[in-house]
Amino acid sequence: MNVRAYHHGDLRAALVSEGMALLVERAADAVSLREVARRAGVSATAVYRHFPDKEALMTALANEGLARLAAAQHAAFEAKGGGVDGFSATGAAYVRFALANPALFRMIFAHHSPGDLTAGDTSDDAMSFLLQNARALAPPGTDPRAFALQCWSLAHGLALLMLDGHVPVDDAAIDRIVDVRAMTGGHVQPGEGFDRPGTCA
Amino acid sequence: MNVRAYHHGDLRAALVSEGMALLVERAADAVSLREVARRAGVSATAVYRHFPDKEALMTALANEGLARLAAAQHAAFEAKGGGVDGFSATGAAYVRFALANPALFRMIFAHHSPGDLTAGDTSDDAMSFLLQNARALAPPGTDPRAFALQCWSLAHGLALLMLDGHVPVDDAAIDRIVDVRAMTGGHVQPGEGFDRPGTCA
DNA sequence: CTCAAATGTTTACGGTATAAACATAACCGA
DNA sequence: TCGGTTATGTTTATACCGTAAACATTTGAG
Repeated sequence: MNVRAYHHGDLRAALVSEGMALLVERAADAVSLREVARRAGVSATAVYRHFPDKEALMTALANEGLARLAAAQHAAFEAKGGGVDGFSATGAAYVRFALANPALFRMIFAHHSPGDLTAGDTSDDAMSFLLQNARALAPPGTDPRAFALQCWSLAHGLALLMLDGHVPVDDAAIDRIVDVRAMTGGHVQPGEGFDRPGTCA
Repeated sequence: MNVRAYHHGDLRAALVSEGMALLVERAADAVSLREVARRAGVSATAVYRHFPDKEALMTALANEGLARLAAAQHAAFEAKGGGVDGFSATGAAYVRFALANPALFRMIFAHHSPGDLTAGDTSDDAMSFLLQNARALAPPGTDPRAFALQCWSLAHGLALLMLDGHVPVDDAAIDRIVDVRAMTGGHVQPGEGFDRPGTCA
């Protein structure tokens, strides 16, 4: 499937690029097919040669956004050297990514992704990364899948509450609220740093 | 401001009613002003005699929805006789309301509400109810506002992840994930039931 | 009874998604 | 090199949408 070099060069990539740029300025529902096409210097209906409908273009944007989100989380994890602190950092990075890319973040989750928590950890996406961490850090006797879902829900909820203006955006609060220790009552798996009370207080 | 008895009778109420009905069938962005007007048996522009624009009608729908959500939470709280179990039930009711009214739930939070966690507990809305419970149930030494925000984020995040299809909808899982004890490490305020390990596992 | 205000309708405009027909440019086999 | 098939982009058209403006009607107040 050679996408290079036809009339435009690579219109598909250009449309995704312009779409991403528009999502920085506008909310997703204020981004129109026609405007994306206009920015790419192409007629409105040219988009339909690469995407069956608007939804498909939005899905492409969502996929690109998901990749960036995952990258931000991995970077945050590595910056802390992994472990409990690294895992907490992935949660904070999740929220900060949402605040830095509101329209894109909403777009990502408004479009159904393939993976869910029931799937195995074979997929190489953010889901398996989450489950992997949950398995390592869940308090003894706790179902790692339930723990993972709690962590995800906590970060996801905080991100959206701040994004929608229901909770004041406070950078320090992000780290405080999204703290794994706050969900384990101060317990962490042995070998993953020392045991201390959750910093949430 | 006498709204009764003119040409239509009470068009404003009828528009809200038809709008709510449409939100049961369609997503919010698929509900058009014109369709609401059509259902109310009125011309498209008649809506503008009661709402300055579409956004205003949507806000009215959101307010109605917020009242219903709060009612559902209070009912769940009372059904459990209050306390920790009652508070956990409000979280579960929050998620179940979202799943039962997807479009309405999204609408509620897509429109800015007046209150946030920094405000005092003087307002008589769901926010003060949450803070009140958080104050009573937060683990010793924990900031009740931070605890409240964690609880809210957890429920909100779970609701949206299930709503968006990223997490399988599992009724039993709702109670398991949204469990206050899971966030306190098994500690509850004295006098609020016996101390036992969180049921999340 | 009259008149102004409240309410609803008609008409109009620019925007949207997208289907259909058409035009062109690139590649591919002969 | 040539000719046609296919991929790509454009033009045109349709049916919606939100909403502004002008007009019509109904209502209640004086």
